[in-house]
Amino acid sequence: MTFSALSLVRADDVGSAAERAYKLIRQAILDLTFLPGSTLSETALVEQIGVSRTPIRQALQRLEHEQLVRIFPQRGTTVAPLDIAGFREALFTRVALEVAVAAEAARRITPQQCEELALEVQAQERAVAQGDDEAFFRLNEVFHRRLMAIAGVPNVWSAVDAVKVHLDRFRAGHLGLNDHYPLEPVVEEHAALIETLARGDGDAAAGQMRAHIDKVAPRAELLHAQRPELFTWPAGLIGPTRLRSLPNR
Amino acid sequence: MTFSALSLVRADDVGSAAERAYKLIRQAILDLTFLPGSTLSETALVEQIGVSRTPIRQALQRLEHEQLVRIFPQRGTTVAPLDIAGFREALFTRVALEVAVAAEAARRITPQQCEELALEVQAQERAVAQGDDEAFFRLNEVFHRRLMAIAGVPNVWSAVDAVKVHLDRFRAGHLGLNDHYPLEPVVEEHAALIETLARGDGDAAAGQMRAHIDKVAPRAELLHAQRPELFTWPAGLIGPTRLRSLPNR
DNA sequence: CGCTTGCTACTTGTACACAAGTACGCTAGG
DNA sequence: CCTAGCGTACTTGTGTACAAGTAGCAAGCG
Repeated sequence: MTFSALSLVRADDVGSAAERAYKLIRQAILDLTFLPGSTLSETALVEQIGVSRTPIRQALQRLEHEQLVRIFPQRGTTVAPLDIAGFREALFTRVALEVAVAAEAARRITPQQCEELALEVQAQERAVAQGDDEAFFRLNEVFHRRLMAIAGVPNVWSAVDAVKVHLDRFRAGHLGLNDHYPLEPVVEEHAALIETLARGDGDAAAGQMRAHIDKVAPRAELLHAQRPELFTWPAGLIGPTRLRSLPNR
Repeated sequence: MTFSALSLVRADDVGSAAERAYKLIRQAILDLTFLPGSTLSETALVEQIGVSRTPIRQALQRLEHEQLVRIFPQRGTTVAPLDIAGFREALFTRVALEVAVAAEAARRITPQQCEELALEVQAQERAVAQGDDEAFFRLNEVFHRRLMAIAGVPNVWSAVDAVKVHLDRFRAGHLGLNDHYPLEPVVEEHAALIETLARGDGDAAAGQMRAHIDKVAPRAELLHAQRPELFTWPAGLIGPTRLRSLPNR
């Protein structure tokens, strides 16, 4: 009876109630089940997820620190609208980190690790050939995480993950449109990167990684042109501006 | 009667109770008032800060996401010990971001912005000349933040701030020792960086910034050698390993 | 003497009641 | 018809009682 609006959940009952609520709400925001700009009612989430307000509130506070929701005390909580400037800064951050990782990985990588990466790219090819985009994005994430492990800085992923959410929402926004993003070049770039890493050419690997990730840059303006309603607060709903009265008057 | 152990607080009564609790506990962890490895009792914090458990818990959860504390359900909460690997990864992250910012700032900076930066460096010189280290570190932070604003990515600072805490605790650990870190070279490097930025030489600015920040790298092993007790859980106290029974038996 | 077992005093996790403050609609008056 | 003012029904913030689980100790058994 619960989870009515939040479907397709894997392992509903692991972790604390707060952890479950966090993952459910976060996923719903990421795949645009909860539309940017819409209001999130704590009491409604209580009924949907089936826990009390305390873990719901923990989840919302955590999401606010990720800038996925905005909490207006005594007024309401909304899903943060998409933001082009935020996208650009998130992309800048991710590029800077992944480029540095690629350069360092080129210095440290071993032949055995090269073979392991090649196997992963083969798995990516299969996923793309089967049209399983979701599987590819999971494998893509594994690939980039492994690069960080090879570079000796596995926990840098958490910094990437913190900004990646602001890129992923743009990808989800494109999903409903019919401009399918071709994934074959992405896999090819992975393969090319591995060869450069194997040669130990850090500068070239850094350049390739930069071009590889920067490819998603045009998505921001593209989505803004096609679905501008995702970038603003709906009229009449709560937002950052005070609608009626000024305080203390 | 409150704030007994947490002194030197500026503006105790701004923001929500949760925000106050967060800043107080965080500062105490950063300046090693709360020693790494020690246990944090929620009820004790309630008495020290003067709010109920709810905002205290909000603060602790937030600190756990920053990896400054570790929460062991039904066992206790501890201040995270210092960690050399964590220091290295935090430094890697900060260098990657600041280097990218320096390169971008070199492309975008205007002559007027150069003059503003020069004025800030003069303020840094005065602080160092007066031996006011605390003021210098505040100005240093302002300087690096302004560079990000010039590069057009002001919010990248939040990513830097997320990892900077793990560098700052090492600085605080050195504070009690008598190996005073000379600050004059830091100011000189700032001045040299401005000139390179004014020339628009992005590659050189990136290199200077890398050298500038990487200077703190030796601190990790140095502090580990001098104060190893900050890097482990005190014997007998709660820690990540189960001391007695295995669960479900 | 060594081991098991139960008790006790803690810990964090959750639910709920209440407090403080805001937005919106109704109503009365001009 | 328009506007000012108030009241109601929401919102989030906080305090607190209780639930679930753990560590340590002490008593009792083999």
